[in-house]
Amino acid sequence: MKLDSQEIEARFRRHAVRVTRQRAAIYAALADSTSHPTAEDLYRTVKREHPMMSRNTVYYTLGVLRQAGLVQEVNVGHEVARFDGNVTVHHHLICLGCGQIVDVMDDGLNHLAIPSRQARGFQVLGHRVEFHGYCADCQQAGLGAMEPRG
Amino acid sequence: MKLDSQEIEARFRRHAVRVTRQRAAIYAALADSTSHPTAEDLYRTVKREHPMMSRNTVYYTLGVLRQAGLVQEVNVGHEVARFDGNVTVHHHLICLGCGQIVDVMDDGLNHLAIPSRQARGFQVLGHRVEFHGYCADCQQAGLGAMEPRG
DNA sequence: TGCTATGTAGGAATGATTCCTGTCTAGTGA
DNA sequence: TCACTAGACAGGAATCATTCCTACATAGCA
Repeated sequence: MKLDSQEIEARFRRHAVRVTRQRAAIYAALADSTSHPTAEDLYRTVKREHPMMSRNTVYYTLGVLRQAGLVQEVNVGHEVARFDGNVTVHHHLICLGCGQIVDVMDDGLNHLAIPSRQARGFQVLGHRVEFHGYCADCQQAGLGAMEPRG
Repeated sequence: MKLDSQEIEARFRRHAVRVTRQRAAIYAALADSTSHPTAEDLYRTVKREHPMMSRNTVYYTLGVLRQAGLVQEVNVGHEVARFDGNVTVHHHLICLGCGQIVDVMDDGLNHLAIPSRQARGFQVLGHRVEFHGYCADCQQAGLGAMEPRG
């Protein structure tokens, strides 16, 4: 979703995040994207308007935003880290073919529990569900048409 | 669980994995461990009995075993990869304090579905659930006693 | 406007993982 | 038992996302 700079500034202040042009640009790029971009993706996008932008600043800023709760990190397998401007509780659907990640919002999935006998004194704070499969395009391309799980 | 070399050999053959001493040692170390060791952990363990063992061989072997379906890779956040000799469908409970990973087996968790309107033509093959929280020890150490989620 | 804590840029460092290459060996057929 | 060969192993180099270091710049406050 396109955010104007006023809204971005307001969110930063609400989360006690110091406002700078670089941060606003990085956050805007992330909020604007429906995919789940990597730090490198964001770096390339932001560099177009801020040629001096350093890769380092992108990593540092993502760290700050994540700690402030404005950004979520999504890790799939051992791939590079991806980021998500959607910080509401949600889950992910991941294509094993092309790697795309789709957000899944479902209240039912938000209320899973561990059988207490297995909880072993853990204080459970949250959970996330990751669905794996093949997207429509990858199925058409012949991937994933085989039997579910080898 | 302790596996004898006969059982290991049998499993390898069943999965068309060539039997070598190194592989058997790596697989035995993994099956013997209740934690979810990293490649480095396994390397150090196995090196005690096989001083010539190369780190490379551990990675290569874990790749082979994973492809054969004898081993599962568990990734938590952006930490180093961990491995699991338990290849039945199961889920994980992760301590945010000490990083320990506990297996969770529950049939209910094995039957989650995405609301079809969100599935967008995906062919879903499986899913995994990751619970996050603090283990009993970390709670006692003062971690995690605060409110769930900031 | 000036001060100072904090942010930024750029380059170096780190470290898990992968790649490369020469040597070795498990498994097979004779 | 022996020789052959595809595949496995060891060791070192390479990769590459991420983090660390440091000097300079600037947001936000007084």
